[in-house]
Amino acid sequence: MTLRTRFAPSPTGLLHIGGARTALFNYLFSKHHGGEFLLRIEDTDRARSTEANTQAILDALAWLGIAHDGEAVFQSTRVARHAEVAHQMLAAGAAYRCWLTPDELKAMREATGRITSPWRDRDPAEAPSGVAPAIRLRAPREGETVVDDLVQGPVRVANAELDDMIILRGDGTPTYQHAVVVDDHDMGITHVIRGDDHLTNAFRQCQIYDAMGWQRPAFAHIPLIHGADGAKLSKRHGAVSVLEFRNQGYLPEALCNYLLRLGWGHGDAEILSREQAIALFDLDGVGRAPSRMDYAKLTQVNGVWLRQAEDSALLPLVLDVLAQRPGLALGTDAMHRIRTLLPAFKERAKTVVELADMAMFLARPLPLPMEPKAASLLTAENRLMLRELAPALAATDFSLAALDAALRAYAESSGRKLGQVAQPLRAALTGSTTSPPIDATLAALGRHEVLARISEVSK
RNA sequence: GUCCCGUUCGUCUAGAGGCCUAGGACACCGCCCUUUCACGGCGGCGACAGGGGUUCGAAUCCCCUACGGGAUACCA
Repeated sequence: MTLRTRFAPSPTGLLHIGGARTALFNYLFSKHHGGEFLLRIEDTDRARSTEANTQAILDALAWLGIAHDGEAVFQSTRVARHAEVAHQMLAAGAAYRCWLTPDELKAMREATGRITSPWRDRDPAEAPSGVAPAIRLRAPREGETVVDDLVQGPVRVANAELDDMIILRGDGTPTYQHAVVVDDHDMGITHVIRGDDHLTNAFRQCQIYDAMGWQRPAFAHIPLIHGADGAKLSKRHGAVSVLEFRNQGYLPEALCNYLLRLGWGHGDAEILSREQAIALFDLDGVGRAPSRMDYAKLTQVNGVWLRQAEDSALLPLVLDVLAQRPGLALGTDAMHRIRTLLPAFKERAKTVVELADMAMFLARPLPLPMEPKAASLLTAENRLMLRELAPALAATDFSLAALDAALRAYAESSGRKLGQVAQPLRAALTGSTTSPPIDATLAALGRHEVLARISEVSK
């Protein structure tokens, strides 16, 4: 039998990093074992599900490189099947009709504190008129239900703790628990890997599998991701949506790498490619405690991936970011300069956005905006120095070696340290006190632009 | 309330009774490299939630407490 996992998001919101990690674990687990990874959109909550969210989730998964096998299943197309199974259970005596209205149930709940199936012995024959009955599972009352969880170990609960859950509502629509079981069964899911907020749901779902005589899948409930403050992840924790991370300049490889290491350990390397992840990932490395989101670590991992990235892959990302910034001249000259300096920026930046920040000076029309620290370097004396230096630079062929030699020669002849020459020059050229090495910066800008920038500040 | 799950440096983790003087990574702090910034190198800071057992020996096994999370819906 083919090992098969699934990711089952409900399109009531965007894909957040918790969901992304669940998807990733399902994906890696199935690929590690040579199985399949399926996608099911749980869109039965018609009021809150939107097509835009569905598309956003699909986009986010595609961006992360988590590809599902086969066509995505939309749960809303399967309600007839859910009802069919419920009626099979009814016919087999594994379920029964319940005519209590939601209001009556609420009153009972308030009266008793909890409901332990008091309606068990009610017979459908005494059906009150005007009430559409719900269908409830005839759950076992004695013994216990045990879930052999691949992460949590065996988890057991006394059946007396569980009531007869509703599987089909009065209006004929399935409840979540029921729809999930029917779909997972029909899709041939062998391993259900999901957030541990579903752990207690597993008890109930197992009861449905058992009632239908279906084989239960293996379960693996993974701990949730919490915000940096330890509280459950929510909007107020800043970036939580996957697409938001993309906008903030994170690479999908890095986000996946970080998410993989969050809650999973193997005692070795931190930086893992997709191939390595597939080769190494298994459920025994998944921890049982919730983990906190650490943006600093994510950023560091992203920096590593950025350095490893191909220039050709990075360039369009950087240009996309720059294209959204006003006041830049993104002509062929600027693009050429950016491409030239990209390897140097890559070394320094942690995100694509940072990289774009660094590259911005290459596309700026004169006069350059000056950072305060840079401006303070452009003293009268230093401006004089730059005017003196310009001809020496202009005399070179603007190769790295020649520029370096010219700078060193000038520093020596003028009795300055290299830094005393390079920093004011950097300020004049970039408007900043930090940039790639000065010779590379000079070469990237080119003779004409270098002279223009020097004369601009030494006017 | 009841049930279920969890708890190793600030964070992610290694650790399956002696290899633990508890290892690594990120962050932080020094130093080195250096024309700036980064990268890199070296070093530092820093944890077994608490209490009882079991054992010659416990981060590892058991119990209790505390704290955190989840579930108790005709929500998903």
